[in-house]
Amino acid sequence: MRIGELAARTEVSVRSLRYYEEQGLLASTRSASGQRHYTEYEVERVRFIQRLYAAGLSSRTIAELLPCVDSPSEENSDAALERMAQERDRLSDHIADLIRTRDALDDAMAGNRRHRATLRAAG
Amino acid sequence: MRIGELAARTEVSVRSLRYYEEQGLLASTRSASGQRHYTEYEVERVRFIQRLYAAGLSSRTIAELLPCVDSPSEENSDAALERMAQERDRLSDHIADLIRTRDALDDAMAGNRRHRATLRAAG
DNA sequence: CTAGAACCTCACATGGATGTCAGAGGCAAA
DNA sequence: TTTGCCTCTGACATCCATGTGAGGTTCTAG
Repeated sequence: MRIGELAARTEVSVRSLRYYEEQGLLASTRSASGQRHYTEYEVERVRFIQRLYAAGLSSRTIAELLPCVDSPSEENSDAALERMAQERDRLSDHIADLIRTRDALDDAMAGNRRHRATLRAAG
Repeated sequence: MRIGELAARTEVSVRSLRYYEEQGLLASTRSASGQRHYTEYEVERVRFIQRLYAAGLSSRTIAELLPCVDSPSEENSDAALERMAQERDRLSDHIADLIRTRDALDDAMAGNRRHRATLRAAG
């Protein structure tokens, strides 16, 4: 498929897909005229890249991790694996933090609801 | 306390503290000479602001929500409360997404470890 | 009183992912 | 073959939290 279709199917802009390629995150084969072509495989790959971006990883970091994810068959250096473990832990900490933040929002909302109930009862 | 101490205690730069004030997120009293002064209360407030930033909220959104959090006593409009509920849900979705991403990283790491074990056994 | 640290405002810089535009070429349907 | 949409590269624009530096004032310790 061409880039427009991949963009439509992943809901990622054409601009971003080209950027991913530039950053070494996404590969494409080129037709004789230079147009990019992709397979089904790239649909999932783009979605995964998006997940990693959403997890706060930079292009640079993603580029370091993707080879590991792609092929456990390669000589993925200890360093790369350690890097992955490190990002994994960072992410886990971040999740815990977000859960606390969500709890704080829940508390605030509960406080407001209680107050409203009080107002209604009094008013 | 003055801005430097607040910065040290919250591990947020002086620059950012001034920015928060500019965005209406943080209040300060000014001494006669114009220096900002803060109380213990602001320490927690800054930490909370940081949590919200980390949760992906923009200054604008935080500014909309903070009054609600501050005082359930005010006439926090239905709109503001709805906004908070909406951000809360967005955050919750985001957390679920991050957990899936963490799982994916765990899978990748497990795959690598298995592969290594195989290599060791064979080599 | 003085030196040095901390503070003030203003303003420009930065980084990273993405938007947008221009100019040119590719491809498919009428 | 023409019309219209898709794609290409390249470059500049944008957003937003934060960094940074200049030029000046304030505070505090010696």
